[in-house]
Amino acid sequence: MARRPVKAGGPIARGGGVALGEAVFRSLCEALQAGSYRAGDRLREEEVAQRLKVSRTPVREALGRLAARGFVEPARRGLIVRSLDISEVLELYAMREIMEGAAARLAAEHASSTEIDALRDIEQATVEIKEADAAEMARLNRAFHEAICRAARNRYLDNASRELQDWIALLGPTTFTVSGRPSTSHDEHQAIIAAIAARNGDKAEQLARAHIREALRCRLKLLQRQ
Amino acid sequence: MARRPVKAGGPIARGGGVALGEAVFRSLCEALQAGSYRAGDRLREEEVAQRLKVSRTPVREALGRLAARGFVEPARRGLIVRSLDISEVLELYAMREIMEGAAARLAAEHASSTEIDALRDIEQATVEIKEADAAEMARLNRAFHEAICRAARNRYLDNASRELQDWIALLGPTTFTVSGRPSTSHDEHQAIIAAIAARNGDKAEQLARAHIREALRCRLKLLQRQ
DNA sequence: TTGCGTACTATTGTATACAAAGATATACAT
DNA sequence: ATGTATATCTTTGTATACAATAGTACGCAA
Repeated sequence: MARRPVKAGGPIARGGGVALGEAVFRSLCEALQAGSYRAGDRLREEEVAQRLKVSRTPVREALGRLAARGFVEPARRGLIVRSLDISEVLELYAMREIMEGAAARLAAEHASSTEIDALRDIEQATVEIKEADAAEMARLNRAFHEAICRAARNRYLDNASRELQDWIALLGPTTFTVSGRPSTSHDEHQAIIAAIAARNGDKAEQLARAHIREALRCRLKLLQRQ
Repeated sequence: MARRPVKAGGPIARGGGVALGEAVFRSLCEALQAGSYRAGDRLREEEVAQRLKVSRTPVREALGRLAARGFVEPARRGLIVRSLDISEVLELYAMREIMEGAAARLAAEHASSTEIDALRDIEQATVEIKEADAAEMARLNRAFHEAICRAARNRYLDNASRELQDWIALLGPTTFTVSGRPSTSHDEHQAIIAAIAARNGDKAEQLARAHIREALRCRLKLLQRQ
């Protein structure tokens, strides 16, 4: 097997007010989302510990948290990075449709005018960056969905959405790398904001759900390329 | 302070094919749900370790998982058991309404006839136990909701529902201790099953949501007693 | 050659020792 | 009496050593 070098970062910053276990956890999350570890890769405690220049103890803690979330799973020996097959991707987006729909409806009920303005600002920012910058688009997109979840005033919904977002990140390239997607996504966001501003919960939910279905279409295109 | 004795069980079973960290985690979960530890109680690693006759290492692992889920939270020193104020209870049930509604709709689409029969069997069992047995009612109720989630064919929905269920368990006495609730709950369940059997997703969702709202009414009664 | 058993080794699981941080108590000054 | 500085002590965070277990390779026999 062609032992692809694991290029995830070197030693970890120590004593920055944050415990090593936490730092290792973040480092591994980043590595996972950056694709430094890929689906099916094996993770050994000692290997991670040596790379980050810490002992196995905080590494075990971090891996435990990763395993609890399901991002890695126990294998014959140690842990392997979880991979999502097509049916799981469909379920994941189905779940997002439920959550984002509910969040948009609740946001239409509860969002303050300040929060609605913040949504508009985020979308304004997306037209001011160059279309090709998919990473920045993805960042603003996350900000948009998080802002809606916050406006929904339900911390369980917020947590669940955040976790789904983490799973999406595990899929690798974002749907904004599909040509034309940044623009259509922006239009859909605008429509959702308008419905929320009009306090039309039904419409906000319907639009948010359609938005996620469009995202799934792009995701499936992306998966077929691979 | 009147140092209520912590009566959570003694030493843990060792070597039963399950790692100590896992065993400690389960033990603490049970203790939490049984009310042996109450909201606001402090958890010290050493104390738990001595009681269960293990070292701090597996205890830390278990506490880490508990903290990741939010059941305990870091305090000035160590961890304290999380307590839910009234607004969180409302958010919790609002989230359940979303999830159970979605699950019922999807179950109406995907449930096999075998699964629908299984739902009927569970409800049949509830009429065969004596009304006063709230614990058994609660067990069957969980089985009912889990069966619907499974029938919905979405593992993210299933996981999220299970987590909400764990939060509910943290609230202590179940809504079945409210007089008359076992009976009305049964009726509501029957209606949900009928809608699922009729493949009427809209109605199944609407009924499931109403069911959770009724459960919330009982929960609020229960909270007012305290 | 193939199947099985056994030794070995890689890796995780647990305990313990030690370091660091932070709370609490005490003494002293005002 | 009250506030502040400092010492002490409790508790968590990290490293390391050791135990247990599961995979792998090797040898031997059929």
